[in-house]
Amino acid sequence: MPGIKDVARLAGVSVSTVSYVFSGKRSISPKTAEKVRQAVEKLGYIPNASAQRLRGGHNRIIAISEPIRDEMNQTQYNAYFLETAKQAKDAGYDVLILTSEEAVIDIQRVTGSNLVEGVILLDLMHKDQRAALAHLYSKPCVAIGYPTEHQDCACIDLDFTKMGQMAARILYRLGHHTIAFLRGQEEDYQRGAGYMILFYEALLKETKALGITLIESEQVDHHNFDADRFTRSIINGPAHPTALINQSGSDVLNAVVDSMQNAGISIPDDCSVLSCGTLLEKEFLHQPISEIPFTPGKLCTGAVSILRDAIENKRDIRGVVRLFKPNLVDRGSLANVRSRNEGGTI
Amino acid sequence: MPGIKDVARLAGVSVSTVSYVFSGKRSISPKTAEKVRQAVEKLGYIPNASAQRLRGGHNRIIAISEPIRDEMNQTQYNAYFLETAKQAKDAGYDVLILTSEEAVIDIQRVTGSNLVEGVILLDLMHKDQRAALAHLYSKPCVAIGYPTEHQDCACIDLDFTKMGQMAARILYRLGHHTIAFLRGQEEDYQRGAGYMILFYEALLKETKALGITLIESEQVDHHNFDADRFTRSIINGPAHPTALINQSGSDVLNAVVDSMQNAGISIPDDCSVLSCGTLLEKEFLHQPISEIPFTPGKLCTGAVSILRDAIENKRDIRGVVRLFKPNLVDRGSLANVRSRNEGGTI
DNA sequence: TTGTACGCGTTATCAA
DNA sequence: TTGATAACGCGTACAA
Repeated sequence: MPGIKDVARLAGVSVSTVSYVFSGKRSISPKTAEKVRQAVEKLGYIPNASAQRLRGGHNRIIAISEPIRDEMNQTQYNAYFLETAKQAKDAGYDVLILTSEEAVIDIQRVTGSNLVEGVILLDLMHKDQRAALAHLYSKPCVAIGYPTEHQDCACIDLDFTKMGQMAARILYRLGHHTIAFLRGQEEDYQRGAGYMILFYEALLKETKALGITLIESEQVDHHNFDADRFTRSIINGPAHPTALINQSGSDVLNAVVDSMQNAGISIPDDCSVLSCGTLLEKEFLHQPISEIPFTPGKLCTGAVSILRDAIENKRDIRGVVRLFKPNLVDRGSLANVRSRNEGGTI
Repeated sequence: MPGIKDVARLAGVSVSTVSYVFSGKRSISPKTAEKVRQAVEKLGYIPNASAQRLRGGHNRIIAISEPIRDEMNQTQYNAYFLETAKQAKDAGYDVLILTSEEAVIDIQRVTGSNLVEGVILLDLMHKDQRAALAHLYSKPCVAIGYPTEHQDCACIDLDFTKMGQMAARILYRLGHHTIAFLRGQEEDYQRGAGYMILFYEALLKETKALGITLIESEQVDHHNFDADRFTRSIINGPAHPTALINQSGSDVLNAVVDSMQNAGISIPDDCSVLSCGTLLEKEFLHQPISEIPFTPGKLCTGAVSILRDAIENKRDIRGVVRLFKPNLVDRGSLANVRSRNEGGTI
């Protein structure tokens, strides 16, 4: 663990010269620069991060807050976490990961002690302490999500309210006036996952406004989901929905799709299917399903970019909200409505 | 961002007194201690991490190295990562996550700059650069895995060689002399995932020694796996294996189990099934399958404990190897062999 | 173009 | 029991 003094001694220059070779903040003669470079190489010198930071420079570390609950949607967690980590890395930042459930305390600690230069919040609840108490953090904070209280942090998310409207309108325009809704994991609503609630409320409101009859599934526990029962009682039930909106993951959706196929219900001829706020992997789908998907890449890129703006340009990002318009990915599972038992194609 | 001086001024004491109140390394009069505590509270003082570290104290940060490749077993990744993070957190350490594929450079940087006090390597290859070049790191390093070159880091893992032997012997003792083997993801062998290779080689060797005929599956691509074909050609094939050893994940295994059921093959009556080096979740299994599972909890606890020993007690852990004996979890899918078409229970 | 010296916030040593 | 001060390694204002 050689220090800058060792390098200076070996190169036969002063410590400040070595420092300036690294920072490039003043001109150095090529000869001197080369001597220093060789000494650095030879000693394997790496600047001491603590000293740099203490002196007031940037340390290029950000924290990602992702409280780990026992039951959580790990696949989804992963997509956002990995994407954020990748973006941070590409921007030259290291990532400190905070998994404690006492997230606010941890964030206070790592920002207050100057350990990190900023924070990104993942997996936000509708009412999220971490966002609501952002004024306690001494460093900028970006939430990937759209919690109710966000005066002191920036928020970036898909517009799930708009997504709810879109889902209703897309199907309405195709002539669907009776629509089944397959709820997401019940636990997720319970714990207050923000996007699920926003989508659900917007869907309720818009279907009502359009005069659509929305038939809701029972509570869904994906460990123990009876797809046949769902298909029998909802899709094949007395209300005769002509379309299905799904908010569950691909395992539950696949089971329903299989079950529909077994029941002789063809997609989209007999029933259109639209998945919303999901991230379906094509390879895992038993049938291609049209989707208004999550866009982790876009959100995480945006989040890191906002945070960098705050860190590197000292921009005040408190209260900034950036909502992306959701996009429909058409995979052919949507069609105009037609009465049942008509037979043939459109 | 108040400093120790601000606290000292407000409390009317010297900075060293404040410092000692925090460290508890010398006795402080209750009255003074209380004054300091109040000042700390009032100012929201948090010690500057960089300054502490610069002065020579511990900073209680470790790095977890987990190079993110495009194709990886995310579920498994998660189990180890989350468990390690949890253990570290419980031991009072923060975790810096290194996901770059240029892992060696990153580890050199974060150890050399004193940013972290130690490193844990996850997802090790059979021949792993990160372990082979551990002498380049200026801080202790623990691999959760058992790579070939490990002179300069500690290794902790399940004993996959023993696991291979166990699998062969368990089935041999039950009278199985013709055994099918369902390979894991081909990509994983290709990229050299250490444990899969060790297990596979040991299995080959032990079955050979015991005179067991091992019938291998074709290469497995779990995105595109034809379970019926596997069942037809292997389980129901001319060689008539009486047992199946699985190294694939639960999705592939489930497909095979279903396919066997459809083919009228009953587990374990017609065919015993043993899954090795997997982490099957009971809820996701279509039938309970006996297993010699991964033990992320045990390994990660051990890894953090070894690393702490190195950091906190300055123990030299280079070259230390700790291999756990694998354990069979019996879920009833193993039985004594009997000739086919015998009918009835044992 | 280069060197000297100060200060960042903390802790340990020494003195009171 | 408490206070003053040197030192950690680095970056930069200032001097040369």
